[in-house]
Amino acid sequence: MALLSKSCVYGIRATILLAIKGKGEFMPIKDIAEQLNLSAHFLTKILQQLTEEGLLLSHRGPKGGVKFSRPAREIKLIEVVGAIDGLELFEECALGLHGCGTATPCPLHEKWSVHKVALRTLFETEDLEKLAENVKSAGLRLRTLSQLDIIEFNNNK
Amino acid sequence: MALLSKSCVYGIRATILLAIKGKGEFMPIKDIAEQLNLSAHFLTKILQQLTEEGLLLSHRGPKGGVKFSRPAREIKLIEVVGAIDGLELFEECALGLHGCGTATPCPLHEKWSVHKVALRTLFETEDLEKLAENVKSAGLRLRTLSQLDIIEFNNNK
DNA sequence: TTAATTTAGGATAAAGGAGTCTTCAATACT
DNA sequence: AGTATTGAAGACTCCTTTATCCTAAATTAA
Repeated sequence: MALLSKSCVYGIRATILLAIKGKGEFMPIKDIAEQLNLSAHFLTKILQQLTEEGLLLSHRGPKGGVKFSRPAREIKLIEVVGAIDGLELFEECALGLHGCGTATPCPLHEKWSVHKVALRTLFETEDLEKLAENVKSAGLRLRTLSQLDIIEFNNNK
Repeated sequence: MALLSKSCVYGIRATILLAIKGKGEFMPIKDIAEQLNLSAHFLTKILQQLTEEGLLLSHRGPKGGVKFSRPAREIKLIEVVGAIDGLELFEECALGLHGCGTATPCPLHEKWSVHKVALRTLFETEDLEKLAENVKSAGLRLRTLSQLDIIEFNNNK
């Protein structure tokens, strides 16, 4: 099991790229998909969820695409995750026991709660602008590809 | 997304129950399944994985069932998770980027690494005997059911 | 107005997760 | 020997995830 679904990590990668390259303009999903080496059709469906949640604005036709509805600085990672995967990860019992809590805890409740809060805080603290700056300043990665490809990507970012 | 698959949480609940009630004897999977309100067939498949991994011993026929191959104290939660879900959760990049690491990190690498290690340590530290003791001493839950059902379960544990 | 561009939305399909059911093999007990 | 019990193993179903592809609708620009 992964922490996040594929759709979710695609959504995160796409929004970070948008924060890096968007510059307030609508950016075509096809361009985002190409730069991240993802299926444009699939990414379109994922970003539609972010549009429906109000994180993105979309515009059809030439000069169309998607852009943030608010400054990237104000969009926290947890909003992207919540729109795609939901908040179950940050809210539910590790043993999947409905109703687990301080009143009727599962045997892992106390320990897992601590990590759950810490994890939630991480996702509530990181925003898309900050992550974009990380990528820009340190040349960090957004793609799974060969080393050469990473270099090429960093050069024309 | 949940932290662990359903199979995995069923496996964890079952092994904790086994640690509570097993007493060194083979315990029929059907009994475990009934007490946890799970499908016996499905639980059989899950526990087979633990048998294949060497965590459990199984025995067919009357007086058969499953029991631990080692003292429950020595079986860490991460072994159960590893046998069912694999260790991806404790090893992989949060953004699903293959090869993410200190050399070629993703924008979340530094932060997620810390949590990943902490989470791994939790699962490496908790053992089945300890979790069983938690349940026994504090009357904690292993089932998702009505309040009445919880009481009934605790009374004849 | 026409053509090109771009998101929206639906149909379809492959793969895996979750769960059920049936049969087979091993074992204990009479 | 025969029977009941129990895990092992496979077939099968249902649902969700992860896609792919096609068409429709909106929009821009010539």
